[in-house]
Amino acid sequence: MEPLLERLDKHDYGILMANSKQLSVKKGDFVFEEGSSADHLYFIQQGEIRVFKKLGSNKDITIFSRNKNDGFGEIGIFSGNSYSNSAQAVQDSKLYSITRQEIEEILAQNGRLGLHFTRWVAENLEASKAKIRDYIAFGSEGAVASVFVRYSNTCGIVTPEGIQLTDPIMIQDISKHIAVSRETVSRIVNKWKEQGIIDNQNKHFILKDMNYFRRLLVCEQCGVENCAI
Amino acid sequence: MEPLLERLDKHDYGILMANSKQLSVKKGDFVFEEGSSADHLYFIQQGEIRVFKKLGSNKDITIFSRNKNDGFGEIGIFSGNSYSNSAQAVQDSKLYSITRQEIEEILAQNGRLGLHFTRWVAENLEASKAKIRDYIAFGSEGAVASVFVRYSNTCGIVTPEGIQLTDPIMIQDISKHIAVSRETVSRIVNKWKEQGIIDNQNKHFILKDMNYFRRLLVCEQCGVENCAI
DNA sequence: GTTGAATAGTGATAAATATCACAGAAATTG
DNA sequence: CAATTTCTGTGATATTTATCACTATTCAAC
Repeated sequence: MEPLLERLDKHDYGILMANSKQLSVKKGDFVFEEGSSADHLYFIQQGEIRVFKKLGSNKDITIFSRNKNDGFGEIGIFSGNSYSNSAQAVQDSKLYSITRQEIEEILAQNGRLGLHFTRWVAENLEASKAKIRDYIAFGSEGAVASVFVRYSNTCGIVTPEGIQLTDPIMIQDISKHIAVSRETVSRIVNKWKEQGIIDNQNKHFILKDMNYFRRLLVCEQCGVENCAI
Repeated sequence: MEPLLERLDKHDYGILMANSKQLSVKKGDFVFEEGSSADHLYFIQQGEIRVFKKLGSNKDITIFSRNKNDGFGEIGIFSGNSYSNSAQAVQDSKLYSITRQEIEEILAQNGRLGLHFTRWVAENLEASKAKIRDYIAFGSEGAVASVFVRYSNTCGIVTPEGIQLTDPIMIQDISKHIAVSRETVSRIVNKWKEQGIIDNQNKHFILKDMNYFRRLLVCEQCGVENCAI
């Protein structure tokens, strides 16, 4: 899925930036927390932000993680008065923020820009629904496969041995995307390693048999175009 | 969640309708099917449409069902080139359709209308993410409770005995919303009946103890404002 | 490099849920 | 209203997944 800011032409990009303030956050800092008033939409100039929902008792699920040139805060800004999830910096990040009032005024004035926003949110909606399908229809293995496929679409590069994932991935991260226990994810991943479907050096994964995943998830019969993490 | 068309003022509503064509569908008819080219966005004048995703082997999950004055087809129109799900009439329905090109032109011209669309999609995205949370965090019981809460928000009326759901609901319907087996849903619902938490006469349910559901789903600590089916 | 903190792997067990195979109720249809 | 068809309930069983308790490995900081 294309990051929000990369969809825009210079003019529209300029309008957004002209009305935004820059801020920096350190790794681990919260940009906003669940329940707080939804006042700003954010853009990522540099870094990575994880948006997640708490589940009580030290657990949480990842709603999505967003990277350079993407935005976040749309759940909140466009869907109610308060954020229903929390946003935390995965790495030191540079952000721009724009107030709810300003972005609403800009979008009301500029339909073309608004259409990009509608598409951006709609693609995320499609991805969210597809994630439910994968998890529900094909059990934990399907869920883990789904995460790998989504990573391959966002940070995969083709190599002779297979799709190399450029971002470091921990078993725990996968677990939080799909709320399958860490132990179960670990067992599934190791089984696939033995079968030669994937390989890894610690956090660096290579997907050696994408067809295995596509068959498992019956991708041919699935029209989803936005299968992103 | 407010149906799309009810958010619009007369002027904007008029623009949409002036560019739409009316069509009627019979109960059971498909409006579009998964994989087909995403050419139209639809509005419901009368009736009910279920949007669902096939899971192979006669199974499917409900993505959402939409009623009078709402729209559907946004996953497809705004998120890619083909529909990634199917839409089927639950009852005989009267619809309006507008082509992709026309709605895009209208939204590009009319930012205020576009902002309503962005909000509409964003609210659905929030609801989708919240559904994942309920299902994942609180098991099958949480999932079923979540469906009842969502129904109560869309078709519940307050009575002395509790929240009466005006739409008829089958165990099977619940099962398809959350992809928990029909038998498991049946067992959960019957347990709650014994405990006096809900009651029903066939398809007509009354939620006698909403607090039970709210506690189960820890609603107080959840900022989601769009908990709709 | 050593050390302490994160992260991952693994066996045993418990819990949740699906599946299967029917019987019984309710709804629909001619 | 009789006959189908659709929907629901229920026991038995199998499967999946979580949880617990612990060891091993990797990472990060001094």
